[in-house]
Amino acid sequence: MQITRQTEYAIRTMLELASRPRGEVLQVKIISERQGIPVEFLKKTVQLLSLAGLVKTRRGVQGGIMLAKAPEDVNMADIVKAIEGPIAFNICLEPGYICPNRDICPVSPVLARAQAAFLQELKRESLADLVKKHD
Amino acid sequence: MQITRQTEYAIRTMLELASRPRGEVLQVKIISERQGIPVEFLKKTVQLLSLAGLVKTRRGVQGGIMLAKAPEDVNMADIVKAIEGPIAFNICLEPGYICPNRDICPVSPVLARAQAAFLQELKRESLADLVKKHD
DNA sequence: ACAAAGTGGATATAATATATCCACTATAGG
DNA sequence: CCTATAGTGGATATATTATATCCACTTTGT
Ligand code: SF4
Ligand code: SF4
Repeated sequence: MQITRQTEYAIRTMLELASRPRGEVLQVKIISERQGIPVEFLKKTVQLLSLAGLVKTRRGVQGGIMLAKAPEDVNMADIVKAIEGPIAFNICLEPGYICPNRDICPVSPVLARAQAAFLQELKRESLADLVKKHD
Repeated sequence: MQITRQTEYAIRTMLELASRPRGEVLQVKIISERQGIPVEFLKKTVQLLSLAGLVKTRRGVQGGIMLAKAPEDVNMADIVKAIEGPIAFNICLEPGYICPNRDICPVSPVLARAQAAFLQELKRESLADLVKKHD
């Protein structure tokens, strides 16, 4: 019932990027130092963000990463999902899982609603909102 | 980012109890059979429910467990908390944990709000509500 | 006395989260 | 072209947590 450490790393990374002039490239190593995140682990994390289309990367000398979208167009739910995959507060809410008592089970819908409420709160917060608060 | 299996066991156990005439004692073994839950594991789960004051237990012959309160007075959040302890969607929301950047961190409040939204949805659903839907 | 049923501690097993290692590929710049 | 740099990707290690089992004990109705 907790976001993973990696998810927070991802959020802080996105914040770090968003606090910079648009289009600026930042090296993963620099982010790891500034945020106190193990660099090798952060690399993996960035790959997930990249796969989700939240950051663009550039290899080689002068490389690094940058936001793929404007901070206004990225919300917290996007980032959490990028790292944790589809959110499912219970096994039966995972895509593809079929529970035999699904039809008669009163628990599943309640969890689904609670989960929706959670996600909606995250969706309401854009990266830009967060950066603003930070200042 | 998921409730544990044990938490669902607890919820289903409470539902099982609530679907009975008030005050009736049910044996853990029976519940485990009817719900397909490993009995030894369910015993531990019941102890947590008991500790949280959600069920009353009686030992020995003709013993078993029963609801400690009316189904109307128990909500889903109560049960989840009974098993998982205080809910904290991130480490900094755990009671007692102090994060050095807490004061300037814009992430923490967002997660706190999302968590509150989640809990509120669970609070809105009483055990009685769920049993009703089941029928 | 005896069997039933919850209590509690110890342990085993599996799954997941976190972290590290290292070989590889792409790229800017000399 | 060479080289240092920086992301890519696979394999592995370690720690933590979730799930499950074992068993000795206590309580209690008959
Ligand atoms: S029993 Fe209900 S809550 Fe549990 S997995 Fe099946 S549908 Fe979901
Ligand atoms: S950095 Fe922010 S979100 Fe992360 S633990 Fe500290 S307060 Fe919480």
